[in-house]
Amino acid sequence: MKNAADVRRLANRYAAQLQQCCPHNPMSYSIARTVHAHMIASGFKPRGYILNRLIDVYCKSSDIVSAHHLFDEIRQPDIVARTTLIAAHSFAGNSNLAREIFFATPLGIRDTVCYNAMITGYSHNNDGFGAIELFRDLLRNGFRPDNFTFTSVLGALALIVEDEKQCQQIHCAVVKSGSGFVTSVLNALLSVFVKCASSPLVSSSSLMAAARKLFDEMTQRDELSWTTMIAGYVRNGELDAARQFLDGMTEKLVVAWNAMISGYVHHGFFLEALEMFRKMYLLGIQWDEFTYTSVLSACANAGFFRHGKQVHAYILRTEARPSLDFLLSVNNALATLYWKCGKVDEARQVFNQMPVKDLVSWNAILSGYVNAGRIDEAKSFFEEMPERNLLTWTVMISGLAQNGFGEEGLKLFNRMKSEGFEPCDYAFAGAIIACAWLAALMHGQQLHAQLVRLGFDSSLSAGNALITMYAKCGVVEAAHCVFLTMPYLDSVSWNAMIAALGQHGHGAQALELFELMLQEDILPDRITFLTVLSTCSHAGLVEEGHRYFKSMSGLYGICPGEDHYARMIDLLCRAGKFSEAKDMIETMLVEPGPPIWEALLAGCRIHGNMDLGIQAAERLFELMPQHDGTYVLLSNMYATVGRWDDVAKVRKLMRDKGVKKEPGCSWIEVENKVHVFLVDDIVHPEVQAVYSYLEELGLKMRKLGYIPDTKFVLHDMESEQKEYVLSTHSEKLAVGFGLLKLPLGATVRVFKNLRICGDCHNAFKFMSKVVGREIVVRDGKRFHHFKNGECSCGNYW
DNA sequence: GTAGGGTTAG
Repeated sequence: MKNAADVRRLANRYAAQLQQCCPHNPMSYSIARTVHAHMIASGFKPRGYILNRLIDVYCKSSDIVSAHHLFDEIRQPDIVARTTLIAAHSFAGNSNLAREIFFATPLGIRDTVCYNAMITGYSHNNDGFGAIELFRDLLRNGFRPDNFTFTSVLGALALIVEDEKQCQQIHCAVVKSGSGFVTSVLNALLSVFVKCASSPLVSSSSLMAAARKLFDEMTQRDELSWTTMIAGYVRNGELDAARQFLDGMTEKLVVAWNAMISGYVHHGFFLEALEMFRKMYLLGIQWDEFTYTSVLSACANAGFFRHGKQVHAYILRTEARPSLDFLLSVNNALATLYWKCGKVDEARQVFNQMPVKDLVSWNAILSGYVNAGRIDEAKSFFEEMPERNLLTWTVMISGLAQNGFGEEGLKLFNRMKSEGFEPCDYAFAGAIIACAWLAALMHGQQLHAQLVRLGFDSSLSAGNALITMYAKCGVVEAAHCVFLTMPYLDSVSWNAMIAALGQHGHGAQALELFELMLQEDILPDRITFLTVLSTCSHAGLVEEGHRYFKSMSGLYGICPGEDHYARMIDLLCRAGKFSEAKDMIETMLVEPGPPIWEALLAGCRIHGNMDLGIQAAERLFELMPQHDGTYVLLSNMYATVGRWDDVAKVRKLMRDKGVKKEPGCSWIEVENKVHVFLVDDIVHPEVQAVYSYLEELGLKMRKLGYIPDTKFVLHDMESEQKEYVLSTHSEKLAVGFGLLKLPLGATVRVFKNLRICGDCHNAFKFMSKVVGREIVVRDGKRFHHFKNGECSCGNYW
């Protein structure tokens, strides 16, 4: 046991040590941790100044969790401890926690400072009206507002101000309050003008001019005044004006440079951002953590991996390392750099070494796993997360949806709601894409209805997802309807709509839409060209394909990637132009990989070009020996010409290498329920009725001239047996079920995981004529609309 | 003044 003198001596020592902690001391956080650990070990109970100091250092080092923990241990925290934590939570965006502490504080011990902290909290949470309400409460209770109060109230007003008139009224009120000469208050007033200028409803140039006038009239300007102006120009997209402002400054302020760099990054001028970063070095302006985070972000978004890595190396070398090393923002930017450049494991390493992590850090790693398609790791990481926000959920939902886990995606969407998160439009987009994968049209329609009810119907992300969903569910008209009614369109919307038309066999309309996109001055990107080339290929438009392919690099400066070449090879081979295709493979600038050989092989199969097909298959066996598609295509090719020995060889090769063919299955939605059929299905409860219905239908079809085409049966067997095998294909069963169960005359929409079989394709043409109904089949590649004996693909698929 | 999301093709 220690006596009172010992305790006093200890207290003095701790107080002195904690006094060394200040914002400029990079060791503050580790000093505080060490001192704290010592207190615990010696049984010392911190109180008063020492306690508040500890809380303060933890807060300033972004370790609010430790700060809050300490706070909870105090029986009656004083107003300083309360205010520190309110401010920290406010700053970190945890306005709920800030409010909890504030409203638990008795009126008797409140002061202006704690009101100020809470008003800022509301502002940080984008709740301008809440902030103003609290300001009224402060006045009602007789507290005197100070300059800090005015500053934070102005911050809140900046969120809700609507037009120039209101800005001028606020200006008058500031002058009347007597604080019209205080720099910090005027800076806040500047930001009211500047933020209002970025509202789409006002004339930004006029408000920026008013801001400029205010700035020119200020007798004293500080870093923030300059930065606010530069940031204002940046926000309003006037990058050149911002740059002029910056270049006109005599003093070289880091903050101002940072604002400019972040503006460049935000508007996608990554090279300019890097250039400024270099220039700072030459001018001797010290980089700070904001410079680093912005530049790392530029590298991440532009994919400048090597530059980013150099910056990381520099951070590790520099004398500033101890402080930068544990800075949350820098580490988050680093983790983001790595995952966006496809290096999840490196991102994870950064994450593991971070002394303090926040939701941003966790979300970054989650995005990394999702983006890399490492869904299992993403799932377990998601479950490990100490807390989640809206973003976490949307990343995980769309990650599942994108990677083919549609059902799990939808389940997670529901779980998100049950855990109290109101889905935003991005979350809806994820769930809608899940429906697209599942071809769950009714579910997708229900989500669409909810979207309209919640007022998200003008959302770009949700709209784009809806276009895709309707297109993938086979209702291209509905997709078009969404496209036409969206208030804003971006290149993604155009790409999605062009792709939808192309997949459904409306090649001419797809290209028309593409031309319209160009007329509207929307710049096509690499995805647009992928879509356009696919469309040309589906529609057999060789000339057009060539022309668009040339214009891609010639007119739009987009360097064709392997996937673009693959589309061209596809286009040429389908049209039977094998020598042109070979020429292209030999002269292209990228090394031909799997997509190229797959396109070649598929084309060879259609035209029975055995020699070239075998060459392509051999390359594919080398490059991806475990891929089932190659074996299937090759054995298909042999089967078509009756080389059953070779078919057997391929099958044996497949067995020896342990490659399994993905089983074919088809599904159809009837009365909001998805019914799945496998080949020769015996599992579905009503399959017997389907078999007899199909048999009956078969007789009528034969009368119109349908003959089962047995060359699509890959095994060598008696022809009667072959006909039986054909009649049990999963797509036939699903279509038969649809014809039996759906209301008379309704379009039958069936989905298949693999490509449609040639005999089924032929059979559905006859079927559509016999029953006088439209049959739509989505296979692994595209859509087929069978109507009155014809298919929209023109038998070219 | 700084860091993290979604939609398109295959």
